[in-house]
Amino acid sequence: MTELAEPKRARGRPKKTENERDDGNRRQALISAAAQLFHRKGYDATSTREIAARVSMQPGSPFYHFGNKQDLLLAVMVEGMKQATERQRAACVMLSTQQTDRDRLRVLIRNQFDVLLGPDSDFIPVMLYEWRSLNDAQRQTITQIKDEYEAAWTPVLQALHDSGQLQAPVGLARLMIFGALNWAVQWYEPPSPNRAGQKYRRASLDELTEAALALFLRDTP
Amino acid sequence: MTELAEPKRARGRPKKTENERDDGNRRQALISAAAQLFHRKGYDATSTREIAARVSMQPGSPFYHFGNKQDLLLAVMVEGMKQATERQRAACVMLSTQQTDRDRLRVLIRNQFDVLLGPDSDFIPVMLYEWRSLNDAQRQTITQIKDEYEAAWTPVLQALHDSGQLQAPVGLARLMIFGALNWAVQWYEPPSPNRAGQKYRRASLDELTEAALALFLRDTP
DNA sequence: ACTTTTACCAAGCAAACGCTTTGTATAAAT
DNA sequence: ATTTATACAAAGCGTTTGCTTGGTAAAAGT
Repeated sequence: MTELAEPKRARGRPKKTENERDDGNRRQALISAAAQLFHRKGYDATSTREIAARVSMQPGSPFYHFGNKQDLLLAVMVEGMKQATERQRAACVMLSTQQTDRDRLRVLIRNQFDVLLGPDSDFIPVMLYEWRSLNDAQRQTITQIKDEYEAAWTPVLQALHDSGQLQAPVGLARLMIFGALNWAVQWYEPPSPNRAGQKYRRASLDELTEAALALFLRDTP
Repeated sequence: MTELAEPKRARGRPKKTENERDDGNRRQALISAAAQLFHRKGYDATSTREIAARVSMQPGSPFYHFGNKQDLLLAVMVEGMKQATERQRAACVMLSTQQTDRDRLRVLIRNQFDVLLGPDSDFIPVMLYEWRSLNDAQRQTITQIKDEYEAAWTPVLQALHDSGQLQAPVGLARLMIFGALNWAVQWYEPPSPNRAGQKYRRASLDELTEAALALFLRDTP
């Protein structure tokens, strides 16, 4: 037992791989910890000290990785949108070669529920409910990414509108559908594994998806 | 010009009307100012000093009327739910003696949009988006009031479900419909009076209501 | 006339906050 | 071997925060 300290992580100067900045995993750890705490307690109620403690840092250390607290919030949101967009793009590959418009919408909704409510999904809820704390420039940044994400929905909704399955105006329909889905963050609790003595069984994400489709769409004639 | 101070408002000891506590209008002024600031900046980002300044008080004075900042937040929410419930009860009088189930839902949705987006409506948005800052006892208080408010929706949705106009399960449908409506506080901007050179005309609350009905309901057969 | 209650003002305290500064151990690059 | 960039620790600065305390003017009750 001559080791009196645990083996510290990679220090020093990494290879500066790729272009420009680093992507050290300590920075990523800060983003993840911040996402969890911002989600549970809110941005203002979370201190940078608490975030630092979660990754075993001293109170001042996060400011080496991020200029200020707002920049850390922005990083959480950008990270979340990166994941969401990547998943949606993967889903859209199947989406183009496949089936009916109703099925296409199902894929989009299911992906949205995954991003909102699935495991390790604190990023998007933070983006939805904490973007008041960004400054104007930061808000513009994520608005751009968000518009790109939401753009994938419009052609699907337009097609459903043209075929009479979606009756409301496409623009308002998209806003209200996103509202219905995003609101789930406020009330959804995942179904627990033990199936004994629960008064009401909790819905799975698949069941939520089918309920949403039944709510928004008419049957194809 | 012998008056060197403006005539102060009613001071002294009012009649202690009704039972228990006072209802002085300075207290009400604090609640309104708090509602506006909590809505615009969020609970944590609003200081009690700023609220006091809005009603021309000194920093310590609000704590005569409210034990602490949380109690003031609760008062904002209770006030909002009082208004919303009162309006809904008035609407439900017409609702019972009248027309189709679709019309009943229209009344409920229109009232919800009024409460969410109408003039002087900062109270309910605060309740929807800031209730994380309440403690457990306070949360139970407003949960009770909110359940009572939402209970009026269930029989209407059940009737629509039975007649086939609403296809999704009633419980999930109610949650998603509330989501679609409540989300409007995030994006809705009222139509401006000047009708010149706007690329897209903004929707009125009536148009929002019709869009919601078209989105959720099938045509009556 | 006096007492009580209401509704504040003025001043300030202790804690917590975001952030800065300085120093240092480590390891890749030269 | 020396330099240089990284990834922190340690300490603390200045400000803001929710809240308390003590006093007081004025109306209402007796």
